[in-house]
Amino acid sequence: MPVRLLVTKELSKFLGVLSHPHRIRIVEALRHEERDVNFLEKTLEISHARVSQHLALMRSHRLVVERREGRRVFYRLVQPELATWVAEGLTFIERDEENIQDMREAVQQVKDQWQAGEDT
Amino acid sequence: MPVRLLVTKELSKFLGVLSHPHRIRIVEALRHEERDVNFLEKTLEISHARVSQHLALMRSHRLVVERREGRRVFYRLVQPELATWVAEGLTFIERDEENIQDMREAVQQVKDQWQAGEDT
DNA sequence: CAAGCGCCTTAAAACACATTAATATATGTA
DNA sequence: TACATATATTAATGTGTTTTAAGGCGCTTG
Repeated sequence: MPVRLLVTKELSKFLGVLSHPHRIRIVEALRHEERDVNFLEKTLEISHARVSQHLALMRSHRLVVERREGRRVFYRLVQPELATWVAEGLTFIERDEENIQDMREAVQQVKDQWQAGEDT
Repeated sequence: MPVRLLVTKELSKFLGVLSHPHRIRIVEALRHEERDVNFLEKTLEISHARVSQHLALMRSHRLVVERREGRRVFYRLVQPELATWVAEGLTFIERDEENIQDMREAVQQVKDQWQAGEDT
């Protein structure tokens, strides 16, 4: 049955799009409202070329859509539930026996922040 | 706050581990029961060397744990809910306006299979 | 100790990343 | 209109990482 292979492959590409710190932070930044490239550039502290490249990738996989307004371009999540799903993924990270406790606390903290309404 | 950056980075690595068709299929294969390397080799139709390499990566990120039994090594998911979470991720794949309908059906089909009890 | 099973190392190919520069698009102004 | 500026995208390039395939190693059991 090639269907499941096809779907599995798509899924792996989708996960690949999310497997980058900047792109995760973009999902985070867009979880409640649309943002323009400039905002993301300042939030992530990276060049707008890089922001734009990340967004292009996310756009090509239909994670985000754009809306032009004058000279600015705003982006939003196609499916805002994506942010929730990603936050739930934090459940599964647990590494380095050493600082596992710190990590666990940090994860919980970030998870709470994501799911609460605050923007940082 | 470096905590969120740290967590974001960990999360991106975790997603990176999952962003490979074979590794997704390993998660799928282990979603209900433990399996040995030989089983996975036959299911995925790849060399056991590669299965082993994938498992090593997944092991190092604590997605799976091993259990030796004689000359065989069985693997299982550390957190079986991982499989459910991954299956939920299928919600977000939707590409290529062209065959979007086919894809949607295929996704639904695979999603149902994953969440039902059957093994294929 | 021989066979089966899984792991590890190595090297080449493929891919992703970051940087810089070039191009496009919209706005403001002389 | 022409020119300059602000914003964003795309292209080009060099670098680093991941994936893959191949071969050998080591443990376990019969």
